[in-house]
Amino acid sequence: MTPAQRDGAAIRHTKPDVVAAAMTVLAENGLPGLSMRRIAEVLDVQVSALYWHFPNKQALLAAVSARIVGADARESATPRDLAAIAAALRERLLAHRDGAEVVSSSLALGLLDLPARAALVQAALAAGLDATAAEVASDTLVHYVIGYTFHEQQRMHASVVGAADASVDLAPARIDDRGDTFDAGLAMVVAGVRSASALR
Amino acid sequence: MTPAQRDGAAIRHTKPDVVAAAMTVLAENGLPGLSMRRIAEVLDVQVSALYWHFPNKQALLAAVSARIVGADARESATPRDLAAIAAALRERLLAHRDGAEVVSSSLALGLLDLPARAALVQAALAAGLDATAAEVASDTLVHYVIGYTFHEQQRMHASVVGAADASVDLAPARIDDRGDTFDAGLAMVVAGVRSASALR
DNA sequence: ACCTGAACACCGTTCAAGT
DNA sequence: ACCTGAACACCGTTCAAGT
Repeated sequence: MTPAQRDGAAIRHTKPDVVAAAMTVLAENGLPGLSMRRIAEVLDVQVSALYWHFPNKQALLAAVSARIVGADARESATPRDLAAIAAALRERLLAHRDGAEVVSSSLALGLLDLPARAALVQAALAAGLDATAAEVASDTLVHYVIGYTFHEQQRMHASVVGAADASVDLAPARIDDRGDTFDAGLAMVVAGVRSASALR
Repeated sequence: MTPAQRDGAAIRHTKPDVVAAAMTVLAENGLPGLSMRRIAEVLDVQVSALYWHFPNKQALLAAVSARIVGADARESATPRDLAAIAAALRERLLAHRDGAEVVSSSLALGLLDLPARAALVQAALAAGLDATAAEVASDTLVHYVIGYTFHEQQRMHASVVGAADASVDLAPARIDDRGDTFDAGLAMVVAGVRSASALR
């Protein structure tokens, strides 16, 4: 078999191929198991080959993050959409193992543009906030969603690993947690955002 | 020199010694540089010696986190304290390099009890929320503070490293950010929490 | 009770060289 | 344009053994 073929398929890869391989490894091993070596293994390639496609691991993670949060489908946003946009972001994060942590780090490093943030700004403006307040409101909502989901996903991981002491857990297990707690907290934040427009 | 002495000081260490050494390494090298080997180096000890004091790195990090968030000094909390408790938590996180990230991970793993959370619950109860709502409100506030501060500290790190693209940054730099943005967002969340008691 | 020394099984990144 | 092969400088954790 020549170096250009294998099983009838080309073995030269593209950037999207590398991202796809990374998402496979993430799904199977979680963020702690997402190593350059494992990604290379999935592609049947040497680790160093990955560095032709991406300058470093963080850049690859940023591309993975972009796939997780997706492209913005929303055309226009109204004040009523604030909670829905936030909830949709949470769904996207929950749809991928350790999604919140991956996205959180890319975001914090300034390597990721979050479509949901733009939509939230639009909704906040439509709610009557001024430009500055709308940005603050959006960041507040984004922080809430990512912080909550991060914590939620780490708990999943911890409960798989073993006995993390639930008694010191941030969100007590006695509230049955199918998103009720998330929604309740979100409602509080949204109410606060709305009150910022009422004050103006 | 005997193995029990050096420079006139004992070289056998205690748990608090290890935590102190870890905090030194954290201050000098940040979380990415906080390795067991570097901690051992500070104590002039083999890495394996650390595993007599702590079962693993996460447990050591939890002890570091507990030192960062401190003990609860507050006797009683009133509704007016909500913002102050949150702001005090942020100050503690900001006082240590990568403080928010360290605390965030310990918290998510259920290895850390957060005194500020208990104080927030008390303040929320005093504001008239029921028990469930008070816990949700506290978690919401904690998530906001940690999420915001995490992002803020990662930005510090990124700006030291080099040119993270500021144009895609979550909180735009055009708002001059000496805590104004934090306070504005916090005010929104607190307003939302208060509205939860008004509705009840 | 506290530590040494050595090993195991990993990491991210670089770089000359190949095709 | 895309990849190999080998190396460098690290990791966390374990474990028999020492004092």
